[in-house]
Amino acid sequence: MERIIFHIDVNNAFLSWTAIYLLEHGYKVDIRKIPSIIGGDEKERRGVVLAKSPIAKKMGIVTGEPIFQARKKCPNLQVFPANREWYQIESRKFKDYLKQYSPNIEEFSIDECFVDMTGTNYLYKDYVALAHKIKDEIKNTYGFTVNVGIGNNKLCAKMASDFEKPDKVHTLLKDEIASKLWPLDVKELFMVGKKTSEELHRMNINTIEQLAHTDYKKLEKIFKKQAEYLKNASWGIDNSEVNEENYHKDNSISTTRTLKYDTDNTDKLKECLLEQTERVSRELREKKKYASTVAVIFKDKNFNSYSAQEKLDNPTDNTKEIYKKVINIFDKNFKKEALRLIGVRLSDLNEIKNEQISIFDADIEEKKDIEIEHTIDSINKKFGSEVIISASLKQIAKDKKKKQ
DNA sequence: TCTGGGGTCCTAGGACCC
DNA sequence: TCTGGGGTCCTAGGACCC
Repeated sequence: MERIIFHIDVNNAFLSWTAIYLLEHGYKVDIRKIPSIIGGDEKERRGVVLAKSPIAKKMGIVTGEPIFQARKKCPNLQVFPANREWYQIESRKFKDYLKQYSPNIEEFSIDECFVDMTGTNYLYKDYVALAHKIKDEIKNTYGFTVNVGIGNNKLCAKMASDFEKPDKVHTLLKDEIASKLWPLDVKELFMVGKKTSEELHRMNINTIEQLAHTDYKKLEKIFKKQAEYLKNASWGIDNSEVNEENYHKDNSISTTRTLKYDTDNTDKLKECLLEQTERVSRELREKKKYASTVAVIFKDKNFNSYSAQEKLDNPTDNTKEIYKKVINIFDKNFKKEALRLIGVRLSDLNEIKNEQISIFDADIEEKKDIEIEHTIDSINKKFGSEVIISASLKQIAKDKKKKQ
């Protein structure tokens, strides 16, 4: 049976959601109708564009560019901060609403969903009419607009929702590949970014149609395994399933921080790593997972990134064990040049702790640690505090310093 | 006041084993 | 004295997404 997949994408999600928030709190202007952006905090050196209004877009402002650059393009630009808690609330509303139309929904990001409508045709004979109904209901109920893309697979649905914005329904069905997909530049194809499109252009492959008709061997020579994706995608082929499990895979948990000032002060950096380790290991415990690999992420003042990772002897969710490893990796790999950013990543996450040393064999100290940690977790949960860090952890950083 | 943060997946190359 | 190969595990780095 031919599948029918919807891809639903909130238009300028962060900006729309902030506009709604502001209107609900007495702000007189709808920021969707003026040159505006949602941006990071420039004083904290996180000044990039996260979302833009249609007028800002017309002025050439793009997501991800520095705000100072955006201001040059548009001197009367209004900048608003992100409100992620609010975005989560809006996201939840929108996704819960969609559940009435199909049980099979895959969250793709905070503002995008795939919905598998296959087999619902006894209810909804006309999918385009249904898509319009969904789009309009969301607009009327929640006050923000969406694009709905309809395809016979996820790739085509996703490409279709991207066609013309905002507040539109588009189809990209099997018999429309040649007319709607092929004329586009290869860089429009999902998963074809800057590097790949540059390489394709060098090969004089400019449109998706040209890509579709390029000899596979020629593609494979340059793109290896990616060639298979490129070939299939150019013909609108994608056999992946809509699956709610796809979104929350939990393959890794990470956090990074751009520092207020570049610094090579190891005490300061280790202090930051301690907070970050606390955060990621708490998230790990919340998800009832155990990590086997720990990484430290560095970015120096010239924006050169590097990272180092190591396996743990046993999977753990214990902050102290993880922090010991973090410090160990840091000491071995820090290049002693001022850093702009530092971070911690946990990966190789397992459901079950491989208990080579059972809790009964663990020494008294270790048992105490685990008890303390659970207590701290429950206090933090109760009071929403993020600052309780056991003194024994701070000691790790100090001990290490003494040894040097 | 110049350039975020959180993810996934893939690849190349080294170490090690038989 | 011509320098095997397959397999596995691990790490660093990069491409891409929102």
